[in-house]
Amino acid sequence: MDTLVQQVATRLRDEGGRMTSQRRLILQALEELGGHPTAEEIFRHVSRQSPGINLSTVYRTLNWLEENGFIAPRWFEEERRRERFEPAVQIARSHHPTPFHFRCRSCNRILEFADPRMEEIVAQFERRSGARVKDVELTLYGLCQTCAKTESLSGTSPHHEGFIR
Amino acid sequence: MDTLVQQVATRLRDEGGRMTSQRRLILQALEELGGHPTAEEIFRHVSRQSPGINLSTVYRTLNWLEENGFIAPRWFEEERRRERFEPAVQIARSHHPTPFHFRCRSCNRILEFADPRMEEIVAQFERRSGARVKDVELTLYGLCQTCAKTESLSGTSPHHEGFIR
DNA sequence: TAATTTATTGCAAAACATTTGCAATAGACA
DNA sequence: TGTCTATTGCAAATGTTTTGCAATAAATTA
Repeated sequence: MDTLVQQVATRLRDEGGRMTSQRRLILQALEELGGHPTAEEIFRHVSRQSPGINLSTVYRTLNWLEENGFIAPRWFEEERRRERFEPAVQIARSHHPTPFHFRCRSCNRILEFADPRMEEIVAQFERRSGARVKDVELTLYGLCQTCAKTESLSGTSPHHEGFIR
Repeated sequence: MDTLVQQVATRLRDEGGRMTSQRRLILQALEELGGHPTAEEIFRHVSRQSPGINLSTVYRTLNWLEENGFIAPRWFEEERRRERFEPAVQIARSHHPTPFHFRCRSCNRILEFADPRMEEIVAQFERRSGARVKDVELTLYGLCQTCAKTESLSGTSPHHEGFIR
């Protein structure tokens, strides 16, 4: 299995694009960060190694990756910025193209999961409505195990190492 | 069953708020427009009757309604603006607090539906993860019946009266 | 290997939806 | 009818993402 950088390099070559040092750094950041980073987080990560890089370059690269199916974006609830993640990573783990998400309202941690029963729900909707479904987004919100415990015995803030972003 | 305006008036009175002419107009717009209007659409609708009204008043009212559970917001895919809808209307139709959505990628039409099997999926996720789920957002994307037909025989644009916004 | 081509970058400014500070206005209640 | 203060309109700010443009640097060619 290829690394993200290699896969992207191949695709770029195919369509006359160019693999630049900035793109390489952004792709590495994507792999190193994992999870669901925002453009800003990727920018900060990359800036540590190469302070000259520009935010708009990050956005342009992220958009290109999105258009080419290497990453997928998601907006969670009230958040105004979109988070990107690698659907490709998920294909290996489940048979669903994009994973379902759970987001903890307290610590913002994101859990991914799959459930084959979703397919029946979609199939029935298609039969009844006559529509053709291409993509499914399922997001659950609530409290993760740790935050649920913490919350039940004390205040409201998360006491475990979580990312509040 | 009360009209939206009446319900909101009651709640306002309870907490020392005031029913203003602007709020009344926005609530009527919500009822007249139905569906999933954006703040901008509500603003345009209200402006026709009362050109003096301000966009920020619309936003403030919408936020208050949201905080008080009279409407719910949703972001669809790449859209940067949020659409608001009345979950209250849906409670009557299904036993789920917020309806599931299907959005046509061609004409942007939104279909709402419910499926009791979702509960099992959520319950299993809770059991396996230890998390406590408070809300569920399910959105399907694809082509509605009309657009699917149109698309299969000709080009790409929707030929039925849809809202492209 | 150097020259050429043009995709990509950095920068600054714009776009876009939404929020906010503040003085003026107008509901609700005494 | 007067008083109190929640709500408004306005203008400016916000935060995220996009864009125009001249400069830069990958990739290709000679």
